[in-house]
Amino acid sequence: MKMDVIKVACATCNLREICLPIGLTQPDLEYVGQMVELRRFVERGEALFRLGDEFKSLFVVWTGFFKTRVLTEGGHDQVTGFQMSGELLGLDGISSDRHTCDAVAMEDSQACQIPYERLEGIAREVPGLQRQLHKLMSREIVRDHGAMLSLGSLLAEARLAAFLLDLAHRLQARGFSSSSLHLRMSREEIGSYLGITVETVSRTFTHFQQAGLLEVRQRNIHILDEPGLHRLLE
Amino acid sequence: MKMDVIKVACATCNLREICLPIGLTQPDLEYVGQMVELRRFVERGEALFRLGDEFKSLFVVWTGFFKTRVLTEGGHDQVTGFQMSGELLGLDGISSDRHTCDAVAMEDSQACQIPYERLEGIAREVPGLQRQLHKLMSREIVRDHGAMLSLGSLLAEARLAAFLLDLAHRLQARGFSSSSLHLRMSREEIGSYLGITVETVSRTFTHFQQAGLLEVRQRNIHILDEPGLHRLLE
DNA sequence: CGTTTGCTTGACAGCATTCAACGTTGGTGG
DNA sequence: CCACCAACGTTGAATGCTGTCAAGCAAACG
Repeated sequence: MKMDVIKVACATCNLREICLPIGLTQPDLEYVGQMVELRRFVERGEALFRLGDEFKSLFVVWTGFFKTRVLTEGGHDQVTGFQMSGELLGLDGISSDRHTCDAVAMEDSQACQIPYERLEGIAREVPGLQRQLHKLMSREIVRDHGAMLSLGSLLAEARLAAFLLDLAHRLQARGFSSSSLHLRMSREEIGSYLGITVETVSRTFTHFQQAGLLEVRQRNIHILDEPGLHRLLE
Repeated sequence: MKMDVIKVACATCNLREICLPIGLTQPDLEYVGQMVELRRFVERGEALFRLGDEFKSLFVVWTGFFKTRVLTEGGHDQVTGFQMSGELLGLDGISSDRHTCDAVAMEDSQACQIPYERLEGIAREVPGLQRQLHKLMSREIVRDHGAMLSLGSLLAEARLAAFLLDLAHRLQARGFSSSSLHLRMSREEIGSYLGITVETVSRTFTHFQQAGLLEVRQRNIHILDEPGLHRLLE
């Protein structure tokens, strides 16, 4: 495993408006920078942490793309999320001091490593950071509730539509086009996340294309009719 | 809506070993008690908070039983969890200052109301409380991942088995029998939580009974073969 | 005691899975 | 450069789990 490290300063990071320190004053930003121990390089396919690993740090995606997955006793597994720049990884570990899922890089990536005990200390000194940490944990909970709703009460078409709209929305927040997106994950990973099989994912993409909602070329998706996708959620 | 209030002291509460202040020293316990503003009575069927309500406080179930549910734009809804004594409600509201789900009492209940800003302040002064708050938020995330796994990759029988085992486990942690449980929720609510219909819930209960795994008398469930239920998860 | 609500059971239809075959892409080595 | 291979993706046919619709029963309530 490749594991170079470099020094990090939140105050000059181009993610500071989307990341943990969002909304902090300049002096606080300077101070809070010390929470980041290092920035880890993770090659495609490598894990940032694995189920059962001791929990010591949270991570923020700096560049690249990750997925998290959980495992059943019976050998089933399921993708529980995809994380892009500025998003937090590792919150699952706080509850039991061990990670309860794998976090795997889907392309060569970099993540800021934030020792949890250090973060706790700084959060006690900087209320704005404490608030933002809680907001991000809460957002994760809200996101998971949305996923549960999707898994529990939507048909395959609606799940995929909701997935694509969510992805487009998050990419847009990062300055990318919201209508043209490149999927970093395979059909199998999409299916795992949505609780459907690869075949159904593939068929549904074909349906969407035939209905004029999308243009699909391998992993490049062009959204032609966003309102049409939205209507599928009703 | 009935809304009596009474004064609360964590230091003498019989839930202190299961609730937010778990693990605190006696002096900390005394101090932390001030985080609780009041204890709210909520009648069966009433909501502690609703989707869209302004977020001001977290709640801890003191007596009784709650469910949370989210709503889609299209009118679907889904139960996202059942909460019993010592469990936290309202974490969803932190991220956007508004609640994103309903919390409804399933029987006459009482919940300690903890103003979030006050909690933030005390958590900065008492590291043990800060740690425990984070642990509870993390536990909620892990719980939700488990629910996603269940919804996404298990058959109806396995979902119901996992649900019953989880319930039995939590009741055991509160000093109740782990083999004999009284369900506070309807078949419909179970189905909503598990992403299956009432009819399937009912049929599955019948199957379990015929297989000698359970004895079912209305909402009273007697678990006859716990290992057998566990095997369904493989 | 009648009404309402919740629960169970049956028959049938449908969406998604499973199993299988085939096409495409990208990397490797001859 | 091309053959080959492995991984990924698409499509088809058949099976099956679960949903839907409908009826009947039990329990709770006023």
